[in-house]
This record gives sequence, structure tokens and C-alpha cells, in this order.
Amino acid sequence: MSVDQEKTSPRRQARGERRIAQLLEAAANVFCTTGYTASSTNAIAREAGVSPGTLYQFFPNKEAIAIELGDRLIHQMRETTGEALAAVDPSTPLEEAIGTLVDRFTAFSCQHPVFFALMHGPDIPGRLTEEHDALHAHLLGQVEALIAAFLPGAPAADVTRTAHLCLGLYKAGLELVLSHEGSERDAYVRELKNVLIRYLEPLLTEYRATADLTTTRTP
Amino acid sequence: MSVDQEKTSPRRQARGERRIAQLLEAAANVFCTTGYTASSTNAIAREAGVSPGTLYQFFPNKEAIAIELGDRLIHQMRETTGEALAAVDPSTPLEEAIGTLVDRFTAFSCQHPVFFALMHGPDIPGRLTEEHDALHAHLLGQVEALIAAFLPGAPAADVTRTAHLCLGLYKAGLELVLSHEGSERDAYVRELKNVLIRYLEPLLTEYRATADLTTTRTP
DNA sequence: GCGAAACGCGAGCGATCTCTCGTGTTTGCC
DNA sequence: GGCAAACACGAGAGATCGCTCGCGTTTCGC
Repeated sequence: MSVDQEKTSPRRQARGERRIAQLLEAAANVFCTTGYTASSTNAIAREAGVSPGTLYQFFPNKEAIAIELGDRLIHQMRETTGEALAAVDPSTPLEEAIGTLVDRFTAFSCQHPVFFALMHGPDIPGRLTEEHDALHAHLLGQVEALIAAFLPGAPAADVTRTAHLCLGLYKAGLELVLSHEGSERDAYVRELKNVLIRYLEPLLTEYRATADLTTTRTP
Repeated sequence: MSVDQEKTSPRRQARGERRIAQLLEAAANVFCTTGYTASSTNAIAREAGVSPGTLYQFFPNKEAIAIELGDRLIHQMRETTGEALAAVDPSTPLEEAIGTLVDRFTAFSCQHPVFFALMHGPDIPGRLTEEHDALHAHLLGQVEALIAAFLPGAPAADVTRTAHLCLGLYKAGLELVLSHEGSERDAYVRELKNVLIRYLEPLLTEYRATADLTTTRTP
């Protein structure tokens, strides 16, 4: 298990690891401004201050650069969202739960703008699409579980649809948040929270009404 | 005014007009599945069943194909949205107004899936970006006017932000609507309406409360 | 029916992009 | 110090794409 941490890769020196990090950072910048397809490997190498040959010393092809970059971002995203979602207590008010979730999620996206650019472009390589779909499915499952915790007994199809809506609405809000700065950005974060709260609140009160009805009916 | 309806274009025969329509339809298909940048002009010509040379008989370059296609779609979109938004009466219930607007907008997008693909890709040509931005600004202005009609006296910055949110939320919902079919699609349309209604309703009641307060204060 | 112009073809030019290769340099280990 | 391996270079091979050009075909006005 400890031998060869990567599949059939040459033994890396510290210098190589630094180059890889340097190349990935350059790739993030280039992808962010140009998009995946339109970005050339020569441009990435130039941005990193190395020759095209050096780039291919560490990555077999262009797709592998995006894959590695995406893998690292997805891994960080999974950790961030996992921690944030697991920390939610269904007995707390909905407003508070959504507030902290949106704050943590937006903080991550603001720190890694390339994540949004890479994952939502129409021209990303197939492998990354699969991994992003997996992340999205994972996230969807967690949100579904959370919604089910707030609304126990709701039909599965409705829970799934609501979870899809929540993620979609968050993405739309995030786009607006990322395209503004300073106090205006904060205002959009506030509005995004309002959207989610107002969309979900009625479901909660509706559920409680029917639950009360059931308990009074069966004493 | 009646002479040369296009700038310095050769006199078109009926056959040429048919070829143009045929090429634009082929381009719509190819753009829809491959995206703009990744689509090759040879692929478009092949899809249309003509030679690359024939394609360049009618379009000076690849960008012009996307421009012409985008222009026609944007024109149709402007007409559709213009009619729909102008027909809204601020005295009707919010629920009804949003219901008809969402229905009309989604109907258009379902009929022209390439519109969504062309306008929201990160790799579209500059000219189209400008026109899409113009369309978006136009749409934003109309939505702002509508919101201002429902909420007279609200601060301009808030109205603008709310309009941005509405368009963004609609876009997010549309994506979910387009990715489903049949009854599930209908369910997402219903939920999209709910999102918008629940987001906007509190603004309305809040405004009315302050308006009542003002009127009682100044008899 | 005849001439001009619009239409149609497809090989291929030039530019660009990904990726390779031969060679030279630096690093880790004895 | 010396050797093997990792690192670095950059010219260019090979492939693709946008677009052109020369020539043959169809259509229109007269």
C-alpha cells in the first residue's frame, strides 16, 4: 500500500512536485479566463514559465491536466460540503441552517473561481463530466437526506425534486454572487438565502399542519 | 430603402434561401450537441449534406453562422417575451401573472433548445455575446418595470437586484425543466412557479403593509 | 436559347494545436 | 566525484480546422 502511491509514475523529486503545483495553478488561471477547449497547452506552459516539453514530463496530455485539477477541487468540495451538511441539526430553525450552508458553500466557490468555470462549461473532457456528475449526485443525496430529515414521511419523488431545485437555485444565486463584489455581493448572498428559505418554509409548515392533523386524529 | 436588403450581398435565388435555412438548421443541431467552438464548419456542411465550399458561398466565416442563427433566435425571443410581459396586468394576482409568464417563456425555450446552448456557453463569439447581453439587459429592464409596477416606490437598487434574481432563478429552473420530460417536466414547471411566487409574494405584502402604514399616518 | 450570375463541388493551403524526441542540465545516492 | 534518473528545453512532426480557389452546373432574364 505504501509503495508507488501513483500508478506506474516515475519517482518524483521535490522539484517535480513543485512544478506540478505550479502547472496546475497556471492551468487554473488559463482555464478560468479562456475555458478548457480554447486553452492551449503551450499557453499553460507559458503561463507557468516552462517549456511545452516540461509540461508533458508531468502530464500525458491536455485532458490529464484538467482531470488532476478537477480531482483536487472536487475532493476539497466534497470535504467542505460534507462537513457543512453533516453539521446541520434538523431541530434548528430552517433560516439558521440555510444561512450557514449558503455561507460555507459560497465561501468555497469565491476562493476557487476555476471550479465553477471548469465544471459548468459545455466543453469539458468526458472523465471530468463523470466525476462532476458523481459529485452532483453525492451532493444531491446529502441534500435529499437533509430535506427528508426536516420533512420525514414526504414522498421520495418530491424530496428528489426539491433537492434538485435547491441545488439549481443555489447555482443560479452563486453565479450572481460571483459576478458582484463588496456590499452588493453580500446583498445577493442575503437574497439567495431568502429565496431558499421562502421556497422551503411553506413545505415545512404544510408538513407540520398535516402532522398535527394526524396526531389529533390518532390519539 | 427597398434596394439591397442586406449589405453588399449577391442577389439571392430561392434555392439560396433554402440552402441558408438548411445550413442554419444543420448548424443548430451541431452547435446543440457539440457546442460552438468544438463544432467544425466541415461538420456543419456534412450535416447539411453540402460541401464546405457551398457553406462559404453563403457565410463569410464560422462566426457569421452563429451570428445569423443567434440573431434570428434573439429576434423571436424578443417578440415572445415582449408580448408576454406587456400583457401582464399589475392588478392581477401575482400567482396568475407568474404562471402565464413562466408558461410562455418555457414554451419558447422547449421549442428552441439551441438557444439555451448557444447563449450560455462560455465559448460563443464576441458579437453574439454582445447581442445576448443586450437581450438580457432589455429583458432585465422589462422585468424591472414590471416589478416596479407591482411595488411602486421601492428603491431602484432593490428592484434591479430582484429582477436579476428572477431571471437567474428562471434560468436555473429552465435548465431543470429542459432536462426532464412528460409529467416530471410539468412538475418542475410548477415548482419553478412556486419558487418565484414565494420569493416575490413577501415583498408584495411587505410593501402593502408599509403603504397602509403610510396612509394611516397621513390622513 | 443564350449569356450572365448564382450555385455547388472538393482538393488543398496556411495556420494552429497537441504531443514527441533528441539533447543538455540538475539532483539524489554511493 | 561519479553515475543514473529525474528534470528541462524547444524545434518540429502529425493532425485538424477554417477557409480558398478553380472549375463545372443550374437558374434567371431577355
